Amino acid sequence: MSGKTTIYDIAKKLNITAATVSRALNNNSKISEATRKLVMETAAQMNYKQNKLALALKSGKSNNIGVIVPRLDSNFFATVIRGIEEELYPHGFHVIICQTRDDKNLEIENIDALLNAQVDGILMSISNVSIEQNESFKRILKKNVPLIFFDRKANINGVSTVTINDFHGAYEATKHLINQGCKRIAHLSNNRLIEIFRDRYLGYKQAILDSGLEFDESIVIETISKVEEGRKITKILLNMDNPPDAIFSSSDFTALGAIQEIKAQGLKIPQDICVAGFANEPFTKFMELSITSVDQSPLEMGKMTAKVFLEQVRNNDTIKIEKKVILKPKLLIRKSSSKNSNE
Amino acid sequence: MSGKTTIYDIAKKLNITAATVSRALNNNSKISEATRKLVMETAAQMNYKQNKLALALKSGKSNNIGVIVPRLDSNFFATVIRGIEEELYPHGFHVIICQTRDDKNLEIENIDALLNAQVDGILMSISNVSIEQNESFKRILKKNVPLIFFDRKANINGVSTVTINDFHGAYEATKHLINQGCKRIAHLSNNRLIEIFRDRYLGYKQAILDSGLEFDESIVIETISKVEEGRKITKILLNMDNPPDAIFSSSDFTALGAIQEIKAQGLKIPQDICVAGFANEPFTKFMELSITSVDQSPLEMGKMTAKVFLEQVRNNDTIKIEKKVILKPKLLIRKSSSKNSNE
DNA sequence: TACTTTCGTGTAATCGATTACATTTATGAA
DNA sequence: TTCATAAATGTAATCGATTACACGAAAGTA
Repeated sequence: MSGKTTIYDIAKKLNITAATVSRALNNNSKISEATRKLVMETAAQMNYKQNKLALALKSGKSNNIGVIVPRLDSNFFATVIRGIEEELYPHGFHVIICQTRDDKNLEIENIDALLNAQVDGILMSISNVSIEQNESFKRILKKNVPLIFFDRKANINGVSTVTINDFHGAYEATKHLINQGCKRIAHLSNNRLIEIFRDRYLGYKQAILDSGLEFDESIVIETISKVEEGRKITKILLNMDNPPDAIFSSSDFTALGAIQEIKAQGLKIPQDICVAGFANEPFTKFMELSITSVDQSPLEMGKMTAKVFLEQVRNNDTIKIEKKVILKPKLLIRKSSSKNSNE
Repeated sequence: MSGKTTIYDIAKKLNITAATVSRALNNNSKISEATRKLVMETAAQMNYKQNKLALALKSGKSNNIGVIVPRLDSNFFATVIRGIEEELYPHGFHVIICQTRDDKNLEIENIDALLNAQVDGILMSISNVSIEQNESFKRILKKNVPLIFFDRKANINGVSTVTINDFHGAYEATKHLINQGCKRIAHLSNNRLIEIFRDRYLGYKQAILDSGLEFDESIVIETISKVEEGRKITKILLNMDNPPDAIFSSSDFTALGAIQEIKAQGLKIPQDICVAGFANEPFTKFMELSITSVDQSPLEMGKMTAKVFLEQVRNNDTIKIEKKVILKPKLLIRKSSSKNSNE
């Protein structure tokens, strides 16, 4: 009784069949205007609400889409998801969130769980790349469930992706440091098996080579995205015989750590050393010594990912679309690397 | 064919009925060990995956729970949701995310959509309080769907809540400013129809009264949580005949705006004016002039909210639980208000 | 008048699982 | 041997909606 009206209840009340009720509610094929109106009114009066589960089972469409990310409490992913949700909501889709916590097994588990829940699509940013993952991805595709990667992608045939041009972003940032007069630019990298970090590294390298500067692999250091790590590595760099005069970091957090260490050693930013990060985390703008960074347009990335998905479902059976959207990153020059200007 | 094995497929292959297959897969009542094993093996071999939708329709439990927040891209809400997801995941629940963007109608729409999707519970932080909302809440309860508020709650009979003691947090922060020697403390407030902001205001007020200082309503100003607003209001405060010597803000963002304006006017923090915020946004710690703030333990809040929900579903039909969990806020004293110490 | 359309509605299958009840078969007791 | 009991499986309803097909009545045509 408690708030559960079905089409059968309406049918019984009006002495007609559930089929007729269903047709009336859906403005479907041929139904007499009289009964249509009657059913509509009775439904409203009885506070009828369509049971989406029943619909989902029948139609095979749950109207849920799964989003898998390494973690939620990062400004970047949270904002991407916001974009996805805002774009998908008007189309009646709900977003189911899963976190992998960078755990390979959890990633596989999540994919299976989402498939069992009959999601209509999976949008994800991968955590790791491995053979087992590829199995999971294939399972998704075999079920004909649209799969779209954003930001951290794997290269799989037939899968659409939405990314930013990490190479370009890193190239621009490094070029900017060179334009400031920096000659020996260190790079704080991250796991380069992940494409975004490899691309940032390559962009950095290319900018240095294009400018005729010496490329020195010994001042490229792979680490993880933590403030403390940035400090630790920077300490090592500053103690070198030939220390760098700039640091380009693939993460804002390590960039912040670098800044802390540089200051702790009594050096001046940007006069002695310039620093640039990547991701445009909110704090980079808020710092008194604001940090130069590369914006990844997370909101736009989320919306675009959702749009690519919508396009895919719209043509699901007829056309096979593989779309590679590459957003343009935006270099935000701030105090941490502005030797000349005032801002 | 594409990856869709049902229990009927298994049954046909083994020349038994779907009922037997179901029983075997569920280790249910009496089933011969032989068939159980046979079914299990065949299921694995045919790559059978249970269709959760069918199960959900039959059982009335979707194993999805809805989470409604004003927005996702705030560190606080993102972290709460992370906590909820991590706690619920091991129990087989999935989290469906909805944003209200502080829009009253969207909030109602979201509730209805979640109910139609047959979620097993709704965890939410309200955006506004109004009569229509109350109607929605009643609909949830009438359907016997567990409803739990976190952080921003409404006072509704029979609904469990998880909040922090905002009064206490504000009281402590204000007390701390007084202990630093501040005599005239302004308060940047926010919409006090929302309980958390009212409580912060009341805690602030009580601390001042308890200390025998003069309480002056004219330096309590209601605004919204934006950096620019904080700047604007602070400008007004500093131009008063009798400007404040401290600012306690109910938001870290307005606190940051205050700091920017104070510095712009050539005043020193904390020597001339002390500042404290609320929420412990990541940037408050990262600033060179780190900002004193009140931590709300968002991760714990999320986990606790999930736990209260789990407890509720576990006893759903037998007991009616109304639980009010109040977490203790933690004052983090940083440079923006430390006249004496070094940290 | 007789026959074909058209319109509106009813019948029943379907989506994939669970489960109360019925039925068959095996087992043990007397 | 015979019957009661237990064990294993089958039958069919159910969750709530959609929809192909069937059917009767009304309307149109010759």
